[in-house]
Amino acid sequence: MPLSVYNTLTRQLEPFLPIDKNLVRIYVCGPTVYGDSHLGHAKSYVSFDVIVRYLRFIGYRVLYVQNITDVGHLTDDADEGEDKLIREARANRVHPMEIAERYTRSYFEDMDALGVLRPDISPRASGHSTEQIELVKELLARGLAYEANGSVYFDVRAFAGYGKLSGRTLDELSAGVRIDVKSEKRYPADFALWKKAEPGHIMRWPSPWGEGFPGWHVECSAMSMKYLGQSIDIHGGGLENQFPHHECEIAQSEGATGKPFVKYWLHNNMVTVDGRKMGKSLGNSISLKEAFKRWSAPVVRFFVLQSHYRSTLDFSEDALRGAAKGLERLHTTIRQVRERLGGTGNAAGSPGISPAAHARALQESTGGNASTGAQTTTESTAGKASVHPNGLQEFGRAIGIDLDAYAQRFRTAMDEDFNAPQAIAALFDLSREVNSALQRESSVAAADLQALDAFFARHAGDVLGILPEGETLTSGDHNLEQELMSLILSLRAETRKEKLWTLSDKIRDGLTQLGITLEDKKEGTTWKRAPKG
RNA sequence: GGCGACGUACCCAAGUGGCUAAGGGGGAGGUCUGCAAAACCUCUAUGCAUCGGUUCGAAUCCGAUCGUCGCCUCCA
Repeated sequence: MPLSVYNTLTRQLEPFLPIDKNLVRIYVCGPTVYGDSHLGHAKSYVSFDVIVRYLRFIGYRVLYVQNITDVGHLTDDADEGEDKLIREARANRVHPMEIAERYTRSYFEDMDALGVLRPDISPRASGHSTEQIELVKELLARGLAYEANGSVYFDVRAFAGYGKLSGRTLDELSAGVRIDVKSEKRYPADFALWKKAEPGHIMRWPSPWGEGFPGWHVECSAMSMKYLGQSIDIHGGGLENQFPHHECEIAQSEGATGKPFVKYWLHNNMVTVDGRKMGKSLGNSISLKEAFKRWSAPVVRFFVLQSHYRSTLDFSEDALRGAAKGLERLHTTIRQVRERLGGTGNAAGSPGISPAAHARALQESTGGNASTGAQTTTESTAGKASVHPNGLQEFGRAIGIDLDAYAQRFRTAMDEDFNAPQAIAALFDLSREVNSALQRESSVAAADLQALDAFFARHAGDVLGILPEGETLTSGDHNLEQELMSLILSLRAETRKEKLWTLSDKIRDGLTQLGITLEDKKEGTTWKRAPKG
């Protein structure tokens, strides 16, 4: 079953066929780095992370570009508007680029914690003024823009396709636009490509029209075309960017090249708090750094993936707590498989986020749909797993469980516009079957365990990025902590042997206080760190 | 005002024409266990905002009503 994606441009689900058979060019609007990232950023970038991971999983080579907006945007519509970064810089009495740098690092820090793979290229808007100026010049040369008093505006009436993404007409737009008495614009819906820098404006670049700075939308057009070419496969971003940002990008790009800018427009929905959009200006935004104090980053990631990227996701304490429990349930199964596999606790190699795991040979499919490149087996996929002729891995059966049926279910879900919630549901069902089987079977063939481990490594790990990681230390790891724990556990085992329940319970309660959970099982006692949330 | 979404159990959330309405959390009962935890088993929406309509058949399509939200201004 081929991959289908919901294209905002056509408002329907379409088969995904990239321009180049095996290569997917994707551009996602990045953050404006004037503040810490919040849960909304997590939803957006985790969503696109999984989209990119899945495209790689089914065999595509993916080139992923995501900008860093460090030039800032105007806070207001008109000329009096003050650059966000500059306002922030003035408040803190530092250079705007210092602010931008600080929050750029903060952004990547948060994204790394969330297991979001770094984009292949993260271009800064401030470093691409030349490209942006060139684009503006081209638009002027083509008669789609005009200069007014040191600024340049896009003439929307000269571009026939304006409004095709957001479904608006110029009449509707001009009706909604505020009347600006002092406007230099010829038409209310025209938008700035280049703005003249007023005295005191710190971020400025020389241009053919005098000193100034790029307009609101040019950066994405310029950088997308520079690194991915004039026509790309996917352009992603938050729903709120559909208009005007993306609409303007189309106008600028297609106006300048005469070619289609983007084949598939993908938009993720918003995070809400108590049913309302989370936003800085609304004063209800929750920064990721705050959130991570309360819930671990993997829990936040998992929470995001439990709803579809095109649905709103309502944030609440209860919902996060539920997600934490659910993720723990999945992790318990995976850890159990690993422990049975050899007690290393890390049988899948570097779990979760391993870019190396994505290195795989590209191979043409016979059916003309390029979604079936061959994949190299990672170390974790030894054992029973093998590579299927069509390129997707086979897992066979393990302890009576039809892993291929689960793999199929997982892929069917993801093939339908990246339905991660359904894919996760399949993992939960598998998890129950595995728990059940492991409980039943005291000895399981290593090959079966390896197949299970490989299955989780590929699907929960490579695609969804929700495998348990090093920080969740368990009885499998070796270090001083481990040594001490085994000492405590052996002492406690003696108290239990002597039926000194009060004492053994005291030990367990004490460890609970320290954030360590004990589990007394038939085979012995295991321990783990209690998860956050 | 214009444009566009959404309303599924106590909570989160899939499903968009056809088997018994996914999955997670919570709750109830049970198995295991010294107890607890984890795990497993059973139960927890004759109904998908409401009312009409189309259809052999609708949570899913159409219309109306009520409610919530988003975009139209920087915003993931």
